[in-house]
Amino acid sequence: MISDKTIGRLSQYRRLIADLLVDDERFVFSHKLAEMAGGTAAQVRRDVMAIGYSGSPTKGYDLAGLAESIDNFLDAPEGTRAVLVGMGNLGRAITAYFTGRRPKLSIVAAFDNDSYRTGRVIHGCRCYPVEDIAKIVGDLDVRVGILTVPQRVAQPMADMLVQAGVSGILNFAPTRLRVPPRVYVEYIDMTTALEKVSYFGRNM
Amino acid sequence: MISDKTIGRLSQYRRLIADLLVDDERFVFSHKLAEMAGGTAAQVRRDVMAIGYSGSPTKGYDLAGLAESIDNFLDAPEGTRAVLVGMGNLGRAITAYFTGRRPKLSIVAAFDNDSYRTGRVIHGCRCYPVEDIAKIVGDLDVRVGILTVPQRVAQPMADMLVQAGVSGILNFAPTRLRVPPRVYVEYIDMTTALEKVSYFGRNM
DNA sequence: TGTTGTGAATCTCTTCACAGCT
DNA sequence: AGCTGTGAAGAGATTCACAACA
Repeated sequence: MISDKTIGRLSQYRRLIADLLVDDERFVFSHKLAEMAGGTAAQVRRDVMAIGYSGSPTKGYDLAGLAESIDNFLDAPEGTRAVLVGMGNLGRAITAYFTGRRPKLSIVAAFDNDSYRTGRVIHGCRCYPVEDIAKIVGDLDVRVGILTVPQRVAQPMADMLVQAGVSGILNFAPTRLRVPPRVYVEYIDMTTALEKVSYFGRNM
Repeated sequence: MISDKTIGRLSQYRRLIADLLVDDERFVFSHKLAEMAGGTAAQVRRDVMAIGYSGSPTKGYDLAGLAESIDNFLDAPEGTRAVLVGMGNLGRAITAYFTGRRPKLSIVAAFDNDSYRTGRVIHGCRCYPVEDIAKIVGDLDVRVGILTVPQRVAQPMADMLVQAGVSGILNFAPTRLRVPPRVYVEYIDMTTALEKVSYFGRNM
């Protein structure tokens, strides 16, 4: 099995590779990629090794080939559909942020329980009442849920998403979610992140 | 020196402790806190040990005392002031999100280079043109910058913040920042986070 | 010469396990 | 009896260092 951290770095590498391709580069050495990503050359080589790709000692890694390998490794061939729950300030901003960012990963619907928001199309994404989660997640074969709700409803909304069949949740609410082991949860805790900056900015 | 991860968990613990205090609890055992935080009891004890607090074998940790110890450890006594650069969708949402969330950590100003946004007060936060960064960061003794700008301007905006004297940056733009070693940078990469969910949702 | 791929060494973080305490 | 505090062991991740290669 491949580690969490390696997956994160691969995701990073492929964006850096896309930048290099825009600049008409063809090859890249591990030390160059490492420098761009803020890591070490050995780390890059390990990560590339993990997906079974290999480069040439003289030229480095072929950019197009490596990009394709990472894509094949990270993306579902048929793409992944996500829904977002909680169309408040943060939910709307994140919907806008992800729209059109990755071809194989799209937000296909949003949910809210405020009738002022439901029934409308916000940033190209239709907003439904939360009661429709089960139906829409089922109909569209949605695999990922994004939670941008207040923390007191994070668990119940997660339960609805899990019940509806998602296999992963990206949770922006500052709460640990209780989910069955088949469901993967990634946490983005902005408050903790800011507190870390505050702390280490002062203590370094 | 205390580790990055421990700081993150301490930030989490103190919110959990606040919840327990609301429920009129007085003490907590390491295994209870661990269960709430999604970790192990040994981990909690190590983290508490790191800040030099200690509990009682019979009652566990005194909630008020532990909360105070964590506060003293994490927070600057005089509080920390932050500014946010980039008042787009995400910047506005994050300004709203942080407003009033932590007493000792507040966003005191925002910046943008779009004249439609500058000069206005958004979510209780005045928005200035980016040219004013140096002056305002200096005048208000701002220590933390939050970057919610498009990636192509993330580095120049980081440079301005560093130049102005911040000691930490919370960067939402998907780019590695080049900063002097005295400046701490924390990255929140939402695209990578979502790609991890997509990957591990499928591969577990 | 300068790179990749990788076993081995190292470093870091987590968990075990138990003495000591109440 | 059941907890905390912590030395020691263990698990994981990173880096070293070098053979193999062009």
